[in-house]
Amino acid sequence: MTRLDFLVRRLETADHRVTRARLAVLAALTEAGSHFTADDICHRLPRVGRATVFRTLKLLVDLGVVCRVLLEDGSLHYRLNLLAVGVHHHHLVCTDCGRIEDVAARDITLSVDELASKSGYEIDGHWLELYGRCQSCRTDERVGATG
Amino acid sequence: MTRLDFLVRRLETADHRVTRARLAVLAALTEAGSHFTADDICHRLPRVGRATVFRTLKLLVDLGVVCRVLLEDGSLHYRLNLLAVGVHHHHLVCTDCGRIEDVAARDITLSVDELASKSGYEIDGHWLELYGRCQSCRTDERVGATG
DNA sequence: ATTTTTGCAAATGATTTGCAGTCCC
DNA sequence: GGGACTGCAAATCATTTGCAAAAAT
Repeated sequence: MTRLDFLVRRLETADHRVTRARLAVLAALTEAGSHFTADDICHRLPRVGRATVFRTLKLLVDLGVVCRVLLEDGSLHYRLNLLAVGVHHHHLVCTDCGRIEDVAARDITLSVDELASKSGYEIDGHWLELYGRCQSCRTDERVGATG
Repeated sequence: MTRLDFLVRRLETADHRVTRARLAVLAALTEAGSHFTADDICHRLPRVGRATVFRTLKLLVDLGVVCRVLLEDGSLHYRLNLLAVGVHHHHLVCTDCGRIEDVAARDITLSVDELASKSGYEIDGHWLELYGRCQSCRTDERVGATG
């Protein structure tokens, strides 16, 4: 099953229509790389209305197959999430090359739980984005160092 | 030294002018409660230009005496940060009463470090907001429960 | 046939910018 | 006095909405 098939099925099982415009958006998402903005998709699909792109993205986020990624500059990107649909996780964003990796939420859960018990809060949500430089960017710098 | 004095000094030591408009904004910030939007400040200061409020807030964020807080609904709020100027920290946001508390970044650093070593990333930043219900809201619910 | 979806264009809301005039140091 | 700062109004940017037409079941 291709990634496109997967997305189509997700729409179908949730009783949404798989229209021409939506299909175009879905296809664009699978071809757009690791992450993209709504605007990226609009540019790839000049014949699909802007509002439709936003509406479809929101639909897919609600269905758990697309997630939002907040970049360090505050801009909002999107990312396909087909492996762990709807599963809560975070992102490792390389500030150098832009690569993004998923991180299971469980990995930070322990300390969040600690915080909760200390503070008396009942934590039921959080937004975490991590920014840094990925292994290969760090290696590249070492190899290509000029000073 | 009052909080207002503190803010004024911070501007002065950073070689920024303490103008009438800025002073008004600073005073409004100290009177605005635990957190506020740019719009809140504009409403409090109808005689100060909107742009000036935004410019001043940005200036104060850069100086580390004001920090941004992203609420769960995506709206951006601001918060005075006079105790630990420029020190990296996070926020515990009560989704019930809106109370906000600061959390030292150190408290989640351990697991972030772990992530870094696993992933090969060199983490140099992150954005974390925690949402939940504070102790007193939880207590209130228990006490005032009707069903 | 009926309901959902679309595309357009206008509306929104938050923030930014250009610029002539004003205000600090 | 001269650069820093302000206020206004217009511009921008991302996203949303109203609505009549189009398309899907």
